[in-house]
Amino acid sequence: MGRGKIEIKLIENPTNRQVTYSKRRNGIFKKAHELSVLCDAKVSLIMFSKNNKMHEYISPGLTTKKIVDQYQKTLGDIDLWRSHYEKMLENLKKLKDINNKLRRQIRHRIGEGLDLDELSFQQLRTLEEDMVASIGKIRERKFHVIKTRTDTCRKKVKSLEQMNGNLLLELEKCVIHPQFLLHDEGDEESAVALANGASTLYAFCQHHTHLNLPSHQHQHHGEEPFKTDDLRLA
Amino acid sequence: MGRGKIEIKLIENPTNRQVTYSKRRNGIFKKAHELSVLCDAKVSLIMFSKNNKMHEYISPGLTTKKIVDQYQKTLGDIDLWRSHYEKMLENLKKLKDINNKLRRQIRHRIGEGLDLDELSFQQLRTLEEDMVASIGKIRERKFHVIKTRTDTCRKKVKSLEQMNGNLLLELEKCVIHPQFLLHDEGDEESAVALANGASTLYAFCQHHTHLNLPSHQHQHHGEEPFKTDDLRLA
DNA sequence: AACTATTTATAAGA
DNA sequence: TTCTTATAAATAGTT
Repeated sequence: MGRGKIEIKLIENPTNRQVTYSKRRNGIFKKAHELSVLCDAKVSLIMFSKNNKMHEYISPGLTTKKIVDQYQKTLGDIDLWRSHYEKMLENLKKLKDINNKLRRQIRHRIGEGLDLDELSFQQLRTLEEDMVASIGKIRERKFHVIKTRTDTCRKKVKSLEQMNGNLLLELEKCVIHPQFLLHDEGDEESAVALANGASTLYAFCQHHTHLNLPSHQHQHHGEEPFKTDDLRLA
Repeated sequence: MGRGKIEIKLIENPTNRQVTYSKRRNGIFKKAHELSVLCDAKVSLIMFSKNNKMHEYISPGLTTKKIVDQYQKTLGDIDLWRSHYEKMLENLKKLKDINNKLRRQIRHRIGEGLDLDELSFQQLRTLEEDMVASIGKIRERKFHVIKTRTDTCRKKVKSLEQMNGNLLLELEKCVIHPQFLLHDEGDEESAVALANGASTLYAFCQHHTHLNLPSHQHQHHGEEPFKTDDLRLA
C-alpha cells in the first residue's frame, strides 16, 4: 500500500525509518482502537521505538495494570513478579517467627506447662531468678504509685481539716455575736451578693477567714493554712 | 475498506462481531509484526475478546515480562502494583505492631522502669499477682525436674549397690577357690579376646569393675557410679 | 506535513 | 470457518 511495495525488513535509513514508525504507529493505534470499539475487546499495546521512546494504547476504560493482571492470571505466570513477591513473603515469615519466639518467651514467663517442659533445670532456675527480680521492680513501682497517691490524699485531708477548723471558729463567732450575722443578712449589699452565686460564696469565706482566732490555729498542727482558692474549688 | 464503509461502533450481531474480531486481529498482528521488523521497535500487544479469549503478539526475541518491566521503569509507575504491594505493607505493619505489643508485655513482666510507668496501680497489682502465680508454676516444674533427676539417681545407686553386693559375693568365692580365677586368665579363649582391641578393653574393664572392693567405693564420695558404657567412651 | 498512486485490509457475500 | 471480491483504508515515495 503505497507508491511501491516494500519488503518487510529493517529500514536502514534512520530518517525513513522514523517516518515510517510514526505513520504506522498511528495506523496500528487506530486499528487497535477500532478493534476495541467494534468488538468490545480489551487491548493493550505498548511499543518502544529504536530510540526507546515509549507509546501505548489502552482500550477505553482500562488500565495497563488491569490488562497485565488478566494476562498474568490467564497465563498462570507467577514468575513475572515472583522475586519481589517472595521477598515480601520472606519478610512476613521472619516477623511471624519473631512473634512466635516472643509468645513463647511470654508463655515461659507466665509459666505455661507445655512450654516449661522444654526448659532445662538450669534454664528454669535462671527464669525464676529473673522473675523474682522483675517482681521486685514491679512491687517497687507499685509502692511508689500507692505512696504518691497516699501522700496526695493526706495533703487533701490536712487541708480540709484546717478548713473545718476555720469554719468552726466562724461558727462560734456567729453564735457569740448573732447580731453580726443578722446585720449582715439584713444588709442590702449583702443581699445583692447572695444573689450572685459562686462569687458570693467566695466573698463570704474570705470574710470569715480573716476572723480566725490565734487560739484556734493549734488545731492545724502547724500545717500551712489553706489558700482561699482551694476553698472555691472544693 | 471492504464492500461497504462501516461506522466505528460496537457490532451488535455476535457472529459478525466475532468474524470481524478474527479478521482484524490478524490484521493488527500483522501490522505489529511489520512495525517490529521495519523499525526495529519493541511491541507488546495483548488482547482479550469479549469472551475473554486471549491473544498476544510480542516482537521477536522479547518477552511480555521484559516489555512490561521496561514499561514500568519508563513510567516510574508505582501505581501498577501498588494495590498488592500496599496490602503486603499493611500486613507487615500489623505484624510489627503485634511484635511491639508482645515486647512491651515482656518488658512489663521483666519490670522495665519506663514501661511500668504506663501501668496503673491496679494493673501493677494484677501483674504482680500474675507473676507470683507464674513463678509458682515455674518452681513446681523446677522441683519436678530435680525430683525426677534425684529419683533416677537414687535408683541407679540402689542398682549399683546391689551389683556391688553380688560382686562381693563373687569375689569371696574367688578368694575361697583361687584356682577358678587362674583358670580364667590362662585360658586360650581369653588370649584371643585380648587381641581384639576395643572390645577387649571393654571386656577387660568389665572384669576389673567386678573386682571392686567395698572399701574402695568410698572414694566416690556418694557421686553416681559410672556406667560401664561411659567407661568405653572415656 | 500534504499528496497520491498503489498496496493492503477487510466487509459482505458465498 | 474460509474464500472471494469489491471497496475502503493505509501508506511509500514524492513534493
